[in-house]
Amino acid sequence: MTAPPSDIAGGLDPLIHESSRLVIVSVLTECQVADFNFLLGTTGLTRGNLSTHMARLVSAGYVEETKEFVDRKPHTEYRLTAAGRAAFKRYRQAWARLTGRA
Amino acid sequence: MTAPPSDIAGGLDPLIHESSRLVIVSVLTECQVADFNFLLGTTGLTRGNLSTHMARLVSAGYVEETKEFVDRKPHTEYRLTAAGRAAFKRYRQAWARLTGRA
DNA sequence: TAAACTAGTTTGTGTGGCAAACAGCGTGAC
DNA sequence: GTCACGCTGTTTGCCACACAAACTAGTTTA
Repeated sequence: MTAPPSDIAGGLDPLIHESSRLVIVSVLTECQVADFNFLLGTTGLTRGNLSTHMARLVSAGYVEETKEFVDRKPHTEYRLTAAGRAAFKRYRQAWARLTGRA
Repeated sequence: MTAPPSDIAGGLDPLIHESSRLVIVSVLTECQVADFNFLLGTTGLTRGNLSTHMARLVSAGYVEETKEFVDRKPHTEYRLTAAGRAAFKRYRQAWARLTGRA
């Protein structure tokens, strides 16, 4: 049995599916923790974009951020929450089912 | 060796990555041929959306459309082109690499 | 002939991704 | 001290695009 038609792409959580955020979440899955500059380098995004994408992921509860001062300079670290990991897992399953690599 | 940073998500052809079109392309991969109404049912899209998505895929050269009259009514069929199949293959590889399921 | 149906297409609107401009803070030159 | 510059992010303005509603073109039913 398959999902109702209207729901076929519904499993693809759009928050994760968007390319930039997919990169971010994949990186965070491997790294456990990553700071802003590291993500800046690995994703190739501009500061502005990275900032807004992170804000979205945080407000969705997928990512947790810790802001502190290091060497008297601001420093932000991100890590996936349990919800974020679960959402990513569901996303990958949905994608695989959808594209026939189930 | 990995792709240059700015290009990390670049392998995810946005034309295919968008959820609705990902469904469409996946369906066409399995079906070889599908008509408008069939896609309407399997994707759960509205006529308008399906129409514009198909137009995009056609103008990108990923899908080929044949329009004819059946029982005096218009009837449109779609099938993937070789380019479309190749693009989908690349997309799946890029996605797998990206999400660490390489 | 008029209403209703089928098969799509075009149009209008809102969301959201993107880069550029901006802001806050610290450090060094003068 | 204050002015310029760099570092770390945030806010703003624009543009593309996904979505649904309105529309077109032709057919069947009454």
